[in-house]
Amino acid sequence: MVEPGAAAAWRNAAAEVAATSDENALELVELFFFAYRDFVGDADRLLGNYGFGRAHHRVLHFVNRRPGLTIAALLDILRITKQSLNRVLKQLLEAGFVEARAGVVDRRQRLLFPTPLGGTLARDLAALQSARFLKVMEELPPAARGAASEFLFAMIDSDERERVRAHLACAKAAGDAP
Amino acid sequence: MVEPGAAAAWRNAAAEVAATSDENALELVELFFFAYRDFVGDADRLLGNYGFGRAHHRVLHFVNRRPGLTIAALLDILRITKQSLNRVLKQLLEAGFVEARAGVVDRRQRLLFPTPLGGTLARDLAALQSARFLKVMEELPPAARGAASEFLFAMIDSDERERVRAHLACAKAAGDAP
DNA sequence: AGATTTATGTCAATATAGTTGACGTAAATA
DNA sequence: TATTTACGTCAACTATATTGACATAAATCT
Repeated sequence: MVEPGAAAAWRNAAAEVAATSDENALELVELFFFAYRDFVGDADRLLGNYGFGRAHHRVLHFVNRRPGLTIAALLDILRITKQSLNRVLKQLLEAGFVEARAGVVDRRQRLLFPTPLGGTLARDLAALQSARFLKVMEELPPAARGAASEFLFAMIDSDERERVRAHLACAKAAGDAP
Repeated sequence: MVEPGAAAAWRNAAAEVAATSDENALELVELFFFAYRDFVGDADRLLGNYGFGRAHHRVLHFVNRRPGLTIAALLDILRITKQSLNRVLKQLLEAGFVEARAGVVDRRQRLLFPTPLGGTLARDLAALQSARFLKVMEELPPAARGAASEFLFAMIDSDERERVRAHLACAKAAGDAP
């Protein structure tokens, strides 16, 4: 039980709360809060340089990850109203970080693409957040690494998982080509 | 590779993104976003019944988990300004969900406690969010359960982990007594 | 061809949650 | 006594979201 070193110490603390009791579930609730709090903080400084906020970040991120995304698909991902999306999207379009082209099969749709400028910012932001995950994966014992992503996937509403999985597959395919 | 069943399918998908490459870190970023999006959604309906929002939830949660919390400690946890805290805290005080007592050792401090009413709501809200974790833990292979909390802990800023660990220990102690 | 639905844009009002800045007060401390 | 600390408060502002109503062009149905 008494291992030396801070890393071992917090690992003990973490393992201690892993059991499936109510009390320990509560501790996971708090860990999730703190983890997300720090996670989203990473990108904020960089965004401030461009006069953008987190809402712009989310839009830019998903447009960059899934070029050709429609408005409807983006609304579905973000779970906000079109009026709310429109404000930040308009700013991203006007500032030249995102561009919209009429859909080829359905010309009512506006397909969203990152501009080179937008792609660069999206990658810079993504690098910040990826860095946290890469560091975490290094810190974690190899056996726990797959578990982390299984855990996150299981945290998603069960009726949403298929959609998320499709999104990830689509983003991966988009990332392979260019 | 070809296992039957949806559970096996998404487990494969999750395991696939677990490697420590940049591309896969990006997928973890998105999984984290989706997981948190669904996680915070759970409590919103219940909060609406009381005319409260997420800000109230966070305050009530931490006051309930750590009775006798000072304003300064709460500000440190939430990372917001005192003006922003004051608005929601005042509402919780006036509505009788939280009460403040002058500190005994330092009478400038206001120690925050949940009222019976506040404690009940806090537990109802916590039950909703705990339920998600308990369900996830059931879905996950036992070996992955400890890994989930290790992962969340590792996602916290390293210079914040000691504080969070102290907070968890304190909350646990507070939860044991009553 | 005409009617309807769909995808999207937009105007307006409002709510919630946060910010910065300035100032006040009571209690602890040097 | 002077200063610092813990907290409260007024004001103006920003960011992000909401609901509701209405507009338009393109696709689709009958």
